[in-house]
Amino acid sequence: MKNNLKVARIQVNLTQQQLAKKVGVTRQTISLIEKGKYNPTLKLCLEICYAVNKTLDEIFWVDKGE
Amino acid sequence: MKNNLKVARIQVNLTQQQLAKKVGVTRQTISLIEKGKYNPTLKLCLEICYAVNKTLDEIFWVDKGE
DNA sequence: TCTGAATGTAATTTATATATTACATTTTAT
DNA sequence: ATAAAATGTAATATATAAATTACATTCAGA
Repeated sequence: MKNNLKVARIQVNLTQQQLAKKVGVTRQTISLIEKGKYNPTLKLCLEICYAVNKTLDEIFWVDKGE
Repeated sequence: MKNNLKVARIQVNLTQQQLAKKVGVTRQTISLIEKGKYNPTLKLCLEICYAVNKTLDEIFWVDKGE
């Protein structure tokens, strides 16, 4: 479950803590998502995208098989 | 939680049943997602995208506020 | 028509995303 | 160097995605 969240988050200058607050989850959830150890829900993915100004494809898309 | 799954599924000529089998969930789960009454996980979203040959943005993106 | 396939949906159960608390490690600035 | 901030991660609890079973409704073809 790899993704580009960490880079995008840093681009908009947010700590995990700040992003977590913005999207309404805990810091741990953000940390685990960045580490690829979580399978977040669509709603959370969307809220994260809004917070870092990216689309789903830009942050969460992974090609089949990879 | 609106999305474009129903249209995309029909474009590739799959019934809910067939799509469900392809992505490894039950027909009910597909039905509820199409109806916008579910908040699927990212992994399932991705598998659905692979099955209907679309990207996350094409099927599941919704603009902030809408 | 009518018959079966496709779909909508409800109740209950099970699996897992997320919260909470807590502590350790790593970074960063002083 | 050191202290604080940021991050990684574990254990347990809670909320909810998804399964299961079941039945009703819609729709296309014979």
